[in-house]
Amino acid sequence: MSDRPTEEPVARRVRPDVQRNLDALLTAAAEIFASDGVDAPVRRITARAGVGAGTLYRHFPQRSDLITAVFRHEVDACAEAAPALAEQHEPVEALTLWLQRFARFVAAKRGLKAALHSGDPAYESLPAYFQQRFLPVVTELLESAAASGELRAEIPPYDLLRAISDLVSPDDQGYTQRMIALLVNGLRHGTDGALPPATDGERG
Amino acid sequence: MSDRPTEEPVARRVRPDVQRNLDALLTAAAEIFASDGVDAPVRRITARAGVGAGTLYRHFPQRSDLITAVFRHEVDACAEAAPALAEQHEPVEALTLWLQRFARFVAAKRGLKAALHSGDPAYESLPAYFQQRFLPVVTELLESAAASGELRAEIPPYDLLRAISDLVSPDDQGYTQRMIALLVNGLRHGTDGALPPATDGERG
DNA sequence: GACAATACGGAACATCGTTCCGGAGCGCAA
DNA sequence: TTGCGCTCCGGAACGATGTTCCGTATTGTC
Repeated sequence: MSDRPTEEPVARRVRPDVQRNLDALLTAAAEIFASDGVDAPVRRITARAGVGAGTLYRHFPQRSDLITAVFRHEVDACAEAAPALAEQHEPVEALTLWLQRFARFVAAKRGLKAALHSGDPAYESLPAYFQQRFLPVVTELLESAAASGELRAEIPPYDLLRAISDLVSPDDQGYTQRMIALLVNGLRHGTDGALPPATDGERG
Repeated sequence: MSDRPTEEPVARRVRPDVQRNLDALLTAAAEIFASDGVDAPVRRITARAGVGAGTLYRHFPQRSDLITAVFRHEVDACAEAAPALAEQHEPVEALTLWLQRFARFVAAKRGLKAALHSGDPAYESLPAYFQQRFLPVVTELLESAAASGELRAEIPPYDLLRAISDLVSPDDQGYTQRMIALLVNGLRHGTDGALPPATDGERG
């Protein structure tokens, strides 16, 4: 790219005022997301951050950009929790525990589930982001469980990830846990040919 | 209430213009819902019906009122499909087939799934309506399957109903069917104590 | 210290749900 | 049939929201 002898990355050094606004926006958004959900009005975020709407849209053209930026660390933490679980538990148990972990994460972010499934262009890149981060994790867990012989049914990893976030509920009462257990149980025992194979076009 | 000797119901006879507007609204809403989803702008519906916004809101104060009115017949048909299935198939097969029927119904109504789970006050009465109509159906199907001994795990009927609508997806590719099969499979084989019991406060 | 590039704030616009009220349309009685 | 009173109607108006745009302020550099 560049042949300038600098130790900095390609990008120009960020102006301090830009950095300050960015931090203020991320902090404000995190607080507002926590209290009002990820679909909170833009004005509330900009007001708390003390910036104008233009500043927000320049840094985060789509709402999903702001959401991913705010949750990035927690998403990483969730993904990185898998190896430890795989080490300390039997494969199927590890899979179950991580799915519960993932479900708790989604459930804790008010409005995130709806955003993931809304189809709203403002949240367009959200599913892709979560897939990119979590798909390798589920795939690995599923393959381990299959290799151990504890899992007799096959499922596209994407389907499982999608199902878990589908089954997250705000007023839970154990509902999501029960459903995860039921799904894993279904996987454990095989589908005895009753399950139509995912023949073509897995999905993009 | 009234002691007038009329053979009519308590309510006054509807004026023909009122009936005409009502029909126009229902027809227009059905068309718009089909093409744009149940969350289509109010103005689009009133425009197509050739009425003002006030007319719509007088007849249907909440959006969910309009939705239930539009889908009423199809909801009834879906609920009433259960007995025939129960008669012609083994209990678990009947359960599976009806769940698929229900899933197809929800999937066919664009935006209905999101409306059911949105928590938006405009859709407030929607979940209750669906429960009232479908809960007896699932309960009956589940009890038959349990009585036949083919089902070894228990599940609150409400959970199952909720799960199916949760698992409906716009770009399906067989995903929902696979998940239904997996869930039923999990129910069929019992949960071997791995499933935490729904201890308290089932949910309203 | 001055200039150019960059970023900023918030007014402005479009869209949406919802309310409100002056006027039109209807049924009923004479 | 005609007139009256009541019901119902249409659409303007309001507030909230996402998004864009541009004159102004801030920053880095020479």
